[in-house]
Amino acid sequence: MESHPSVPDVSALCAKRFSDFGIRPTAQRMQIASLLLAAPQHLSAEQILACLRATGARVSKATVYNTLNLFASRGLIRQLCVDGARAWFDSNIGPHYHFHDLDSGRLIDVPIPDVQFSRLPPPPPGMEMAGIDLVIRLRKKPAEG
Amino acid sequence: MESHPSVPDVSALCAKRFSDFGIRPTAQRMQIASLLLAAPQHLSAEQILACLRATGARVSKATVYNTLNLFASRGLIRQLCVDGARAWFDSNIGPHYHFHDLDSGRLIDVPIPDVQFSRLPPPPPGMEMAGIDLVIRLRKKPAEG
DNA sequence: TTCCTTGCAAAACTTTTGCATTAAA
DNA sequence: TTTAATGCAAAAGTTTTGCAAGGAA
Repeated sequence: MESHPSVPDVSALCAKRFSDFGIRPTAQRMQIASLLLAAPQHLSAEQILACLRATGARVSKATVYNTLNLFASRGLIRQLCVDGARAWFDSNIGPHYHFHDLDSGRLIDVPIPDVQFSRLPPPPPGMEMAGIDLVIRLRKKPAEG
Repeated sequence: MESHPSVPDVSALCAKRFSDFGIRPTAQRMQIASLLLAAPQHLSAEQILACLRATGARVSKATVYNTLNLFASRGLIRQLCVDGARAWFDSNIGPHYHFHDLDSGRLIDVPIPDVQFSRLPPPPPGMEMAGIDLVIRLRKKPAEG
């Protein structure tokens, strides 16, 4: 039995990820992962809670937070810090950077090949780079005159 | 009357900055600015409140937050978002990037010339770059074996 | 049974706000 | 005198936690 090409089997993907990352599958975890992994996207905890409740799912706020923290700590998703207001959870765990639209708050992925460094500072002695977070802030271009 | 070279007159600097940025000087604002502008550094609102109170200053938490927001909105300081826990205020308003020590939480400035981009993505149509935030995460280098 | 997960409510924490008081222009 | 800034307490918003109940192995 095959799924429609435009509706890939997210459940199967989630199940595989759970086993890959050593995460015990439960109904709530499947629902949260299915929502996030349906596409590369950036969602807040509150958005996830609202989406799930809108579809009739029975899930608590505490479970959403606990689950997102679990996913992030295992590497299933990535937690972003782009504004001080709240955390964003990124279902794209491959390396990439972000545009941040200051007007709308929207995040847009920037693929790795679009950014090249010709120079980076050496880490301080005894330390090593654990990652690079790059956020390019965007605003509306003013009308020409 | 000259100040000692290793103890520059921070008060005079603050007064000049206030007039440059159109900020009305008050006792609390001077105290907060003097603390921040004494050196290039990264402080949280809570740290600033604690420092001021430790020196006997009479200042409220609300005033610290209001003042930091005022300073940041006028460009006297810069607000950073490196971890989701709290905001950091940077007295270095010149362009630069940051190392973030994941073990200690400490921030270290990275001067502009230490980072060079040989490629950056074009902003989406109708938008322009408003700034680039780069955070290089650091961890302790594991012992060699 | 045993261990883990969930839900609820409460707590913790950072930041903002309303309002009376105080200080600055 | 007129306007703006401060302090306090309370509120708001996000995230975490304690604990009893429910579910999986």
